[in-house]
Amino acid sequence: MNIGETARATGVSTKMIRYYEDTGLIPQALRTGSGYRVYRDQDIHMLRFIRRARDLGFGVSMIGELLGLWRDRSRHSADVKRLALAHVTELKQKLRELEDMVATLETLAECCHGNDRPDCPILKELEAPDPARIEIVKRPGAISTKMYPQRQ
Amino acid sequence: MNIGETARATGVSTKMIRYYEDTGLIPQALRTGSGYRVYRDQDIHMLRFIRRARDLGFGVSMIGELLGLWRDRSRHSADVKRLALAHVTELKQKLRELEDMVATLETLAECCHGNDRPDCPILKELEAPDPARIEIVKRPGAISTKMYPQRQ
DNA sequence: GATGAGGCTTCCAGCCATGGGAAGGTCAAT
DNA sequence: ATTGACCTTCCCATGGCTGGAAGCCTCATC
Repeated sequence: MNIGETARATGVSTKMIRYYEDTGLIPQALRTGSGYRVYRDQDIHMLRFIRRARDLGFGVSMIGELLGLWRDRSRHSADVKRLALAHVTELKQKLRELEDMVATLETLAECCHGNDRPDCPILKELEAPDPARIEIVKRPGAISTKMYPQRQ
Repeated sequence: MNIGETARATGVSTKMIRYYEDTGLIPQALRTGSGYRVYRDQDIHMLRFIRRARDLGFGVSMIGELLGLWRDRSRHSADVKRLALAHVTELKQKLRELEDMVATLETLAECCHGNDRPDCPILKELEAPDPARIEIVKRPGAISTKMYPQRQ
């Protein structure tokens, strides 16, 4: 199988296959006499593994570790689990950040009339020196529920 | 105010201030006779605006648009709102992807004994040609609740 | 056997937002 | 005058790709 077929079979682009080889994530491919890369079933298998791992958001270095464990017949499943859960922790961190952004933006957007007048709480918030005000609003029953006092 | 003070006052690093200037997000700074960049209140204001926008996950190009609207006294708040909500849509898309990853990984990790034996559902999933199986498990009451049949 | 299409090869460069560092000029205080 | 903290420009690196250019290889068709 040449690199193009392999890309189609695994969902990993030819560019990425070569990149993974360059960076040492995967071993150097066999070559034909004329220099074309050749892939066999086990290579396809490995590339699909990598693709799956990437779909789950693993970074290249963690994928390297996963591949190592995958190949290691005497691995401890605890090591795999530890890696996976470490990754979950990272993902949840990002998740929390995104959720905060969405919450803030939706709150602001709700307060914005969205008409042809220029006054806009979103811009007001962005230009505010102290971004903490919005935090107060997010907790129900907190000190103030008025994000933007009338004066503007 | 020189660039270092400005960085401290705005939370935007000197590196980033220069970068924003290079890429045209902000206008070229004034200079002293010896070539030092000089910033005034309005510049500080603008950089803080940018920082806030970045904290909310806006990309540089959207920040450029936001800055344009911010400066435009005859803007329509509808335009700002549209931008913000477009960004929210992007964020929610990412959010969904991350949530799916976390759900999949947590399901797999729960199924993993995490001991000193090599068999591990996480690796099994990664090497599976068809990643759809896990989806079935996520819906309660679906066809099968057994992610990994005993044969391994 | 020639030709053309479409593969393959390497190399180089860019994306986004940022950090690091080198080499050299400037400023303020001692 | 010296010191140390700043500033300047420049280049390089990150991750995880994508794109392009220039040139070689393969194969079907004529």
